[in-house]
Formats: sequence, C-alpha cells, structure tokens
Amino acid sequence: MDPRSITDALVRRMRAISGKTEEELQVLRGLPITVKAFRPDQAVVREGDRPTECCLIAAGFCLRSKTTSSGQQQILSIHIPGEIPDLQSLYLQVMDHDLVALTNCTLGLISHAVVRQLFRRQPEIAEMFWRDTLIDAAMFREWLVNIGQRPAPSRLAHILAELRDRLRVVGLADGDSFEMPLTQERIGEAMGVTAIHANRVIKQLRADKIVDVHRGQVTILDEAKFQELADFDARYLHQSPTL
DNA sequence: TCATTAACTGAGG
DNA sequence: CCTCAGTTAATGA
Repeated sequence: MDPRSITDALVRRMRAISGKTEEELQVLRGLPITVKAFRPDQAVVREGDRPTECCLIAAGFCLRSKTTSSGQQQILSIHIPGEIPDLQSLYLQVMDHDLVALTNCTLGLISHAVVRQLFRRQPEIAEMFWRDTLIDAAMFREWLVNIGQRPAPSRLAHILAELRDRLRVVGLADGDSFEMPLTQERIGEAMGVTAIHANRVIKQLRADKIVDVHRGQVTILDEAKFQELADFDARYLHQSPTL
C-alpha cells in the first residue's frame, strides 16, 4: 500500500468527528508508521499483552472480543479503516481484551512514544483523540443497550445501521449495500445469541424483505422498515462536532 | 467450512 | 397458547 494512503481513512474520519481541516490534520500524515499485513483470524494484540505501539486500520476489518473461562466468546466491537482500536493501550499498559483481524488487513503501527510526544506538542490533536475515545465509550454504551434490551431482529439491524453509518464517513458505504465480513457464528457472538438463532433472524429479515446479509455483504431492501427496526439514532456517534 | 432447515425443548408472557 | 431462543441433527452450497 502507498505509504501516503495509510492515513487517508484516519484523516477522513478525524475531519468528520473533529471538524478540523485537512491542513490541521497534516501532522497525522507525517507520523512514522510501520505497515504490517494481517491474515484473517490473526490476533493483532491479545488480552494480557503489553503493546508498545498503537495500530491504525488502513484497510480491512478487525474486531475486539473477550472469551469467558468456559470458552464463550463475546464480540465487543467491529472496527473499520480509519479507526485506532487499541488507542487505549497508550495509557492502559495491559490489554484487557483481544484485537483480531477479521479479513486481510493493512495496519499502520505507530509507537506509543511518538504519539505521546505528538500529544504533548499539539494539545489540540490530543483533545481530538480524547474526543475520539469518548465516542468509542459511547459506542460501547449503545452496544450494551442493544444486547441487553433489544429483541434479536432489532439487535442485528442496529449493529448493521451503526456499521453503515461509520463506513459512510470513510467512503466505504454509499448505496444500499456494504461489507460486513462476519460469519453467522460471529454475528451470533456479536448479538449474544447462538449462530443458529442468528441464522433464523437473518432468514426472517430476508423473508420480510427488510435486509439481506449474505457472504459478508449487507443489502438494505427496505430502508424505512430497516430504520424502524434498528431503532438507530446516530447521535451517540457524535460524527458532527458542531451539533 | 459455512449456511440452512427441521424437530424438539423449555422459559416466560 | 404464542414467541423467543437453545440443542441436536441432518443436509446443502
């Protein structure tokens, strides 16, 4: 991958959530970054690791997950290009969950020392990432409400609606179709149901002509019904700094 | 390997 | 009695 394009999605996202200009964000493009490729299912960092760098997703999808002592896996979040899913390792030394590549991924590794120095020299950049971290927390609150309180079909629709919104910011979703490279096993782990029940829910939404999820591709079949089912209000993503 | 479906079961409203 | 969801098992792509 062209070294310049490693930070494209990041800059795009930061422009959306911080309102800063391309010029103000130029500093991000100049950071020393090591590019590394990951295979599907390859762990980026595991629970218990002590990372010395943060990883920026330049291409591909990752997810955060935790496994219980009995081996049950819970997916905590899905991550897309432009995001830095282990930014917290900058200040929390030991990883408390796993970060795994979902697809072939191109990650940009940025050393903690470099980021800390950047934050000290340019506090407005640090504030921007502080804001980004708070949005991350808001997404977890929404995820919790989703799994704890919504019926299964709404749960799936909500996950899809949020992902679509985030993909749009980095230009990876435009029409009524977008990528979500999760097997039904993983969709179940994200929803907190078995893979078989996830399959039943998908089947139902397909039969009702609301949304189709097939081979890692999501297609919205009825926007109005989808919106209603998803109970999705984009406010918690805080993608527009002026509101 | 992943997706799909049926049949059965139980919880809970 | 109905809906939701887990288990088991069989089968299709």
